Amino acid sequence: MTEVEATDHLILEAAREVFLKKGFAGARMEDIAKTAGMNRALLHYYFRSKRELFQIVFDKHFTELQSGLQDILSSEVILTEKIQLIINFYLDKLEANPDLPAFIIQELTVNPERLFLLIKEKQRLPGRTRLVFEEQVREAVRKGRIREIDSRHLIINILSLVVFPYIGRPYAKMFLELDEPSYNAFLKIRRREISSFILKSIQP
Amino acid sequence: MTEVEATDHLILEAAREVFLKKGFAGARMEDIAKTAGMNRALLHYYFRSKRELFQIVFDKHFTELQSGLQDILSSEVILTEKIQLIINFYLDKLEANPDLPAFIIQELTVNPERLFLLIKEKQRLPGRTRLVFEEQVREAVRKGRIREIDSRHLIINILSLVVFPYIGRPYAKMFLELDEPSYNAFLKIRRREISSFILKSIQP
DNA sequence: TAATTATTTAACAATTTTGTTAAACAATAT
DNA sequence: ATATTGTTTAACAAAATTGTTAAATAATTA
Repeated sequence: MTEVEATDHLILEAAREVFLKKGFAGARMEDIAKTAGMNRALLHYYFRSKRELFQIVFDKHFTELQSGLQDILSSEVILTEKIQLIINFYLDKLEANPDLPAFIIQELTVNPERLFLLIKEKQRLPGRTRLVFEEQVREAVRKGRIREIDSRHLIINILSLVVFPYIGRPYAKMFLELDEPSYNAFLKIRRREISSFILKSIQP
Repeated sequence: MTEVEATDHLILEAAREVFLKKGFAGARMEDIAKTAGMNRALLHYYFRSKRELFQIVFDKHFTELQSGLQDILSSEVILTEKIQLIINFYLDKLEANPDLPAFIIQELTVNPERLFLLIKEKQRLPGRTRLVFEEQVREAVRKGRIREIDSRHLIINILSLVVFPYIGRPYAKMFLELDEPSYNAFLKIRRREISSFILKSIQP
């Protein structure tokens, strides 16, 4: 890695940290610079503007999440295993980046058009891979391996159970009266809880 | 309602609309004024500052949600019915204010200290009411009416399934390839889906 | 070592946004 | 009808923030 690439990376890491915590409007270039251990001038020497920096960070994380999910959805494993894979994939990502969902959701709420641009760019519509999953669920229902359920609700249920405790962390912490380490421990245990919850709920 | 009260209300409604869409940092006093059909000068004639306006809006919504949930949790109805009540209470609130959870979560993420102030102020800790629910779940488990489950996971599961489709609306819409009306229809159907999902998952 | 490249400093311009003010005007109440 | 209160206009001050620039300095590379 050359120095330029190293600095590039340093800045993007700092930008990720600040944007994830504060969102676009709340983030300050000054904070990003300080987090990266430098000054604003150098930031602009490497990246034209706040917007550009933000888009790089956002697109990277979003695409990673999205393509990871699609890979799993379209993979050739049995349904229960696939559900496990989705849960584990997301929870691994979230343990590493707890603020990620709040960041993505906030930007998509303020700026929903971005989604369509991003998806067109990547030339990969969710539909195709979702249909594979849809068919798989229908077949499992037909064969009586799981109860009658709409695959769209199933996938949203999975995402909900996995993602909400991270998006809603401050609320949940308060409600359960747990401090940071206890809440993290709670989330660790929860990994198994989610699996059994989901699998139980789709039993025939 | 006097004129003053009417204008007060008008401004707070406008503030609610703009803050819910844009968050604190993203909201503009100019937007709030225009939404209320007036100008910035009058806004400041009624409310000292953006912060003050925001706090009123935030506190009102948060307290409403919180005390509503606590009333239900501590009420004297059987567990399955209580779960239904929670689901319906939240979904009703969310249908009326779809942006509410994103708004609350975003502010709590940026500004977690606020929670403690708010809760101290209201003199109503979540613990007490949560313990009622906790005991109720334990009893149901003991009597074999539901499977072994930690009440904390149960309540987080309920909140997840109910709230996530609203917080994650832009993402879910894209993923399911639904337009606004179709997604709203999906959410309507989902009300029943959530109940059966939860109840199924806690069967003995 | 000389030349090139990366980084800091410090000042500044431009923009955006919040908040204030005074004066004029409109509406309402006494 | 007059006094009070509510509202608009328009200008402005203050602050915060982004982005630029030139010159000095440090680090790397040829």
